[in-house]
Amino acid sequence: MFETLRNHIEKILPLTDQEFTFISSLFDSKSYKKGQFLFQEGENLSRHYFVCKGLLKLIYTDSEAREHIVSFAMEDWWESDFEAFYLQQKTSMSLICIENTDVLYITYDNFKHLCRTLPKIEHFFLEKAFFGCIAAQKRILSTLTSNTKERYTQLILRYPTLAQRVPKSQLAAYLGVSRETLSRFTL
Amino acid sequence: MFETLRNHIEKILPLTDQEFTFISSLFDSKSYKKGQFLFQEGENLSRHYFVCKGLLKLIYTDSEAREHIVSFAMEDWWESDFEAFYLQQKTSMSLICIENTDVLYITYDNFKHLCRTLPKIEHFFLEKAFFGCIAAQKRILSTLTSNTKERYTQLILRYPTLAQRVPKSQLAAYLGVSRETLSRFTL
DNA sequence: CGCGCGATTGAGTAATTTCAAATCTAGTGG
DNA sequence: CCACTAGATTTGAAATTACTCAATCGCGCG
Repeated sequence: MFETLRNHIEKILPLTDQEFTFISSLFDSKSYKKGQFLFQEGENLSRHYFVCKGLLKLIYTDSEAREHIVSFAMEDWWESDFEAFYLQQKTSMSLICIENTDVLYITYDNFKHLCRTLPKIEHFFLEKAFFGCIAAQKRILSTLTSNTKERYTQLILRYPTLAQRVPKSQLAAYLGVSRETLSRFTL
Repeated sequence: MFETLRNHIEKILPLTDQEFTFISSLFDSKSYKKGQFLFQEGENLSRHYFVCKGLLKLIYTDSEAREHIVSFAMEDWWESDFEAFYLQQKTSMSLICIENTDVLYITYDNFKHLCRTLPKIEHFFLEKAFFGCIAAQKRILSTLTSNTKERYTQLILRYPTLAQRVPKSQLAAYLGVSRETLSRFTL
């Protein structure tokens, strides 16, 4: 698992063995089974997760107990409740396994420690955050410019493997429409 | 204008005079009048803008010539077509003045030069990018959980000054609904 | 076989869009 | 002070889209 993380970081930022040993010491690994929670709404222990293997969903449950999917996270993706993590607040969302999943995670304190001790790692996280902003800008744009059917086909084209690994009802919860509506489309 | 930028950066990252002089040398300032374009769809000269004074909108124009507002940018906000800037592509959006506006901007080359020469500035940009991700996560969440009227009132509550400076039809283009629909709501 | 989960289908209802027309408002020139 | 204009907003009515609720279908698995 740590080798996966190293490969991932070194695509952007070369590391010495010593540097990577230090980074590794600040992450923990954990495996979860399908259906398990990595964290749950209202908890305080916010962490930043790196998905080595498997599939997660980040969900928000509204007052009528409806589940909205803020994002999925597959292999090599980072995921967390950004606000709760970075501002050290209680989480308003939950992170749940769609498949059996192996993750590495870093706590906020360790993250800060890492950035102070090895400042160049901020270059790596900056690049990740930038791409996060790009992806978000695109997703917002697609909700503005496209109708539901177009967004559905775009999603399948963009992430064909995701569409195979996730039930359609979950794709509906991600797109913000009812599963019945999605079911009525003929691609 | 440069003093505004310095205050803004130093809220997160203290700077020596020498460091700030260097930063300043990589930014240019420019003033635009209401209605002018800072950049236009299809251009290549992507820059990252810092708004000192005024108000901008980042728009995408679809195939039917409808204008969608991806985001507004007020005083102390950073704005750009992130994808075009960071990946050095042609812009797919346009940045336009809603009011007379003073900006500072940095080119991609200068941005890279800045990060290489003064790596600690990446800490500043990382924090900005993180907050950008948080804001995007929240906006996506609001489209998933709330109906149009709720999102409209949330927008006004969150940015009361914006709602006064921008015509309602533009708020509609930001929320992704028609101006007629917005007009039918009684707050 | 029968259960459980997911997907589909039908019918009625609600929200939003579209198009067209009317109204409002601030600024300008006579 | 008034008429005029451009931009913004509002209103009405029909058409479209999506939602909700309920029933049904399909399939893999013990």
